[in-house]
Amino acid sequence: MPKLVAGDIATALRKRISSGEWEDRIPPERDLAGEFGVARNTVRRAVGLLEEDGTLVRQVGRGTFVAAADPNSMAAAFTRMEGTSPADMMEIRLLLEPAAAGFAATNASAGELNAVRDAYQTACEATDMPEFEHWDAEFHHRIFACSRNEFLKELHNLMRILRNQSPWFEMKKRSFSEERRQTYCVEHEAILDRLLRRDPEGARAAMLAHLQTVAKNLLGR
Amino acid sequence: MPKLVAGDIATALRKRISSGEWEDRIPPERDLAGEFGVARNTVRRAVGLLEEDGTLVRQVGRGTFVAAADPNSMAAAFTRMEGTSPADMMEIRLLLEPAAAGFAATNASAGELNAVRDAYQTACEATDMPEFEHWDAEFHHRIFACSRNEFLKELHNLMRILRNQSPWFEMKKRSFSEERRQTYCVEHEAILDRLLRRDPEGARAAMLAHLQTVAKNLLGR
DNA sequence: ATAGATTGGTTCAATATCGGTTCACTACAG
DNA sequence: CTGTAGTGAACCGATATTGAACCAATCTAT
Repeated sequence: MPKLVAGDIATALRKRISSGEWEDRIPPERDLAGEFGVARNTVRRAVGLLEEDGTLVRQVGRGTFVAAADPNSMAAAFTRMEGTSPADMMEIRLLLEPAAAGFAATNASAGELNAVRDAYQTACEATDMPEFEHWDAEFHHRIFACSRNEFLKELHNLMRILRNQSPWFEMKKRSFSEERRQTYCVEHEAILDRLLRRDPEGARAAMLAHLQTVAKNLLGR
Repeated sequence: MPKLVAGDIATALRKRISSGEWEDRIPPERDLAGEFGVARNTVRRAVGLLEEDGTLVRQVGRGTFVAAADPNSMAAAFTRMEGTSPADMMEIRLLLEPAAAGFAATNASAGELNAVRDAYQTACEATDMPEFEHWDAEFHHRIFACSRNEFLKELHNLMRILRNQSPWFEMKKRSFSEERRQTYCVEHEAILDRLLRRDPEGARAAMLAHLQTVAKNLLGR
């Protein structure tokens, strides 16, 4: 009785998957066959269709899983992020950091702005590259800290962790020079100035300009 | 019997760890095995998972310990992100998603745009709320997928994972109605239209408008 | 200092469940 | 009659859990 059963079962499954009936693992094919009152081969066809369009993933000996399911594995997301390219991350920094500077200009407390200024000064006075690097990063991080958006702050933290991993290290070394350090100090000062004036639009623009310099130095364009 | 018990135990442990039940040392594997009514090997698998993502550290002859609260660790960053407020996340979505839409308008392949359109149509034709939710999320995700920025895509993934956690679930339920669903469809159509016209600025604006609607519904302003 | 207890590390065989494959058989549509 | 789709069954290989044994590192009490 060719009733196109496989297709019907596929759509039935699709519905029950998107309804969240199965968090990540769907029942074994043999069970589904019983439930739908159909041969296992037929269920296999249906599951095969959903596998082709990426809805399901099958694993021999384990079971069949809904593809989008990341029930627990934020860890997996992190692993994927480790492969982030400098260009991709720079693109995101260009989005987030100017916004953070804007938020900071309106939301920061006086004490927080002092902390930003301290980081700026310490970076300017730094004598070796690692020290400058540290206070440079700290300057940026403290701006995120006064954006008053915890999630934004954590995103910056995330990017910082990723950038502290191996492939980036070499790149930072190559792109560093005394001349650039001075440029960064001047640009940082401009950002700090706008923050202290509580000028969100100016802070945003100054941060954007600074990041464009960084991008040019880092990516060599 | 592939019951995939190890994963469940891992999440149970993760919960009890973040609840502060164990200050630094967790019970011996043999005890945990008894407590969970499971073989020690299975507990070892679970603990192994938590060790991989940096949550636990094992030491022969001493015991298993929760990793020192290193604020610069990925695991710690994720834990902090779990407390993200809807308002904070919405602020970031308003930054990232319009940008993603803009990138998508210029970078997407024809096939990718078809996938976006499919998600849009399926969402419109959805008959129940869970199905709509699923394809709505899929629509947004597929736009990120054609932004051609892997990091951006993963950030969206991250936000999706966070939003699938308990406090958000209730909120989504409350904010859903047939009228809003129709509004979303219209707005999605506008976004899709700009993408198909390869109009980055238009796509960005359409996405921004859509997210402002979502924000209003979600945060009730 | 030594002995014994505790703890994680490793290995193994047995068992059960799962998807992957094949095949002979049946039913229907063109 | 032929091609297509579903049936039912058997068997394969992969994976998970069990239960147990033994090792090696560490700690504790003597």
